[in-house]
Amino acid sequence: MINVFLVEDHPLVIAGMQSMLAENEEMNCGGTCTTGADLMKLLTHQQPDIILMDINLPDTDGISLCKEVKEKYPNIFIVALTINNQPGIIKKMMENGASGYVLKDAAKHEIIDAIKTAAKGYVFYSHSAAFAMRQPQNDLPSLTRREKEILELIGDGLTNPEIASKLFLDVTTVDSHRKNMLKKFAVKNTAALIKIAIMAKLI
Amino acid sequence: MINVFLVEDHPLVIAGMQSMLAENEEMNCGGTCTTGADLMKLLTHQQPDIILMDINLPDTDGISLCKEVKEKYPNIFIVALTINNQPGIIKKMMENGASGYVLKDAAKHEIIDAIKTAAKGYVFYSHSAAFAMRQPQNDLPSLTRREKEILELIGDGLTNPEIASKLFLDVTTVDSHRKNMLKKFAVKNTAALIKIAIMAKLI
DNA sequence: AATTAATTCCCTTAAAAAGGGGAATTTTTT
DNA sequence: AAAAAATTCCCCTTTTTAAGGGAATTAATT
Repeated sequence: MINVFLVEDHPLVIAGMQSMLAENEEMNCGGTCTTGADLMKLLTHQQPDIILMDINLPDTDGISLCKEVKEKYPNIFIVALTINNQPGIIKKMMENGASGYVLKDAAKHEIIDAIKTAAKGYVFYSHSAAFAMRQPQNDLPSLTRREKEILELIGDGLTNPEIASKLFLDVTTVDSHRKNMLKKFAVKNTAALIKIAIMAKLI
Repeated sequence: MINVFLVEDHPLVIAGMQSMLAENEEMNCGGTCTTGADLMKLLTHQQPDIILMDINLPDTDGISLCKEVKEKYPNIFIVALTINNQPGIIKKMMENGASGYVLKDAAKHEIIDAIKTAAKGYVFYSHSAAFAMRQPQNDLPSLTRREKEILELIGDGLTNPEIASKLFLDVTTVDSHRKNMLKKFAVKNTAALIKIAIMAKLI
């Protein structure tokens, strides 16, 4: 019998998980909590085999919680359950000791499989998580301080001349930075640049 | 007995909803489907009292699905269930005939209350939805179908001539749409337009 | 101390966008 | 059926970007 703890703040998802676990005779839900702090308290009293953990929690993020749990209880296996399918986040969870990554759009059997696999000490990725990881992770170039400053002003709708006068720079300087960013991100105009930067939360 | 249909593509949320409904003697789940097309097909055979509908569906969006259902089956009450807490979306759902709006982080009883209230013909907002609605909503202009199409291509880095040839339009037409959007959103260039559109999740 | 990265400024030319109009046709809504 | 909205195309001019170079001066890192 695999003992599973849930860490999840959405009642609906909790209900879903509990009903999934209840259907399965090989596992049971030994505890549920909605915050990282609650989990750490619960763990002082008893330790499950598996923790099914949402990455977006009210008081902390899955990455640091995962790290904390694994440091104190290395024998507990952690399966991340989340809507977040960014390769970067998945990678970080695994680097911090998670044994599995399942997106919330996964099928029932995938979640069950993840728990079973992780309980044996293996690492499990759901189809969609594996797919997200396979995507070429355009390790996006980072922006320098000046570039970020200028890109933010570009996003605010300022033109090169306006930015130049605002930052007490020559127009050609601003233009240089702009063109440099276009090259860095391999895009051909500002619109695409802004989109990428916002998507990647660079600005 | 309130008969409820579910339209939801996440198995986990389906399981959660079903277990919630099963716990309650006053309601039962008469059907579950994962796409808008499936729902419309199902409705030709039987009509529930309530449809609990996710807004993010694989084949359509909740707003148009809601509209379509209410046009054909005005007696069915629709409750939107979603992680999306943008006032604009909530408003649009209600304008298209929804009777309730519940965020997925809502408590169990809120979801039950929403169904009961909607079944009586009243309108129900979950706490978090009501809170989202209270926030000052900078009523952003909405994009037309064509505008959205063009703005997406702009965001992908295409120029007016490129967009024109892709959509078999004249360059001046694309330019008209672009300038129209600049006017609508009161911005002076494409960079600012893209930023606003992405922030408002219009593209 | 030496190398790399960042920041700054400069040149030219072509392409694209912005700003200012207007107008006809189709769709959709009332 | 009428009004409103969306889509389409056209004119013009000016400003801004993009694309191709190059180069000097400051930080920052090794």
